[in-house]
Amino acid sequence: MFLGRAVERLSILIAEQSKAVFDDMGIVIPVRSCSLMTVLANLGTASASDLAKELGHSHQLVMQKLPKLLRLGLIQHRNDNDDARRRIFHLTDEGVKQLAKFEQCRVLLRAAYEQLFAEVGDVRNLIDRTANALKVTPLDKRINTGG
Amino acid sequence: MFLGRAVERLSILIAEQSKAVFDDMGIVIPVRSCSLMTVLANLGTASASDLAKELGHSHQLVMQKLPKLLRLGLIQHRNDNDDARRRIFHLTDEGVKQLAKFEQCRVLLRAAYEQLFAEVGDVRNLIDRTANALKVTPLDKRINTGG
DNA sequence: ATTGCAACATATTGCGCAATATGTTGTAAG
DNA sequence: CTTACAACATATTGCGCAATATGTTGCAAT
Repeated sequence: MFLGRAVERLSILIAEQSKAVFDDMGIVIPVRSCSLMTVLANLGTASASDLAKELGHSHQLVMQKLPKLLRLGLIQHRNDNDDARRRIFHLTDEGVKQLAKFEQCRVLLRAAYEQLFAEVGDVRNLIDRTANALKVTPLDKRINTGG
Repeated sequence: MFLGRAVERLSILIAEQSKAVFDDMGIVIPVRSCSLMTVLANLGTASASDLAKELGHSHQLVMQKLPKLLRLGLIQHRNDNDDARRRIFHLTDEGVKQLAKFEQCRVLLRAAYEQLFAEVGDVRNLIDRTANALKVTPLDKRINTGG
């Protein structure tokens, strides 16, 4: 219980502070859509499903992010001539510029996190190991078997 | 960036697994409303603002949780005769029963977390220290000053 | 050619945190 | 007594993750 709360608070804190950094640097990409933008840049053109596969998310989750990116003028789409089901997305010039800014920002953030980890410990690593441990042995099993 | 993702994933994972444990034990209290229920039990009767103060949250956030608890029959409310602004909430019998179940569950969960911490390390402590470090020196300052 | 299935896209709903605006009531200052 | 402010409650909106249902299109098997 209490671990959940603490983790959630930290998650919100990081999201807030990341947003503040983005604002300072003039980055309009939604914080939680950066990986989507990066993946799209690497793929060049991609459908929602392509992006979902690459990100390891559901295509629905990707679909929910796209309208905002379209509205921000960061991406565009066109229909696929070969496959009427697919809508092909790609970055706009503005999207490319924004992504370049983000890449600069990422370098700075990485350094900031290194500094943070040096200060308090390697949270990143411990969180990953915790998540893995919980995937291997979920809470309900930890309760039933008693250990 | 990547820390944020990892923390968020862990947060969702814990919420899911907590929900599963609750389901198994027949607890219908929403996972994120347990502290509210506990606080209300301790106070006996309380307004939304009382609860918010006690929880350290905004009263709006508390207000958003109350309708669901009412719908689940876990709490009731009545008007305050002395102060027409206030709506006084209290647990129902069902709410008391559910909270008792939750308290049993909490003991089990605590043990499960102790086991988890023994396995991977004291995540709880490290997360708290990380959050505190970020409150003292936010990400933007860590970027600007360079350390 | 039709039928059935898979892939893809979209819409809807629910949960949860957060911010903002509005309205109501109580109380204290003038 | 009226006016102004504080406390409280409510409503609305936005963001984000998740689950589910519904269409649509493509393709392969019959």
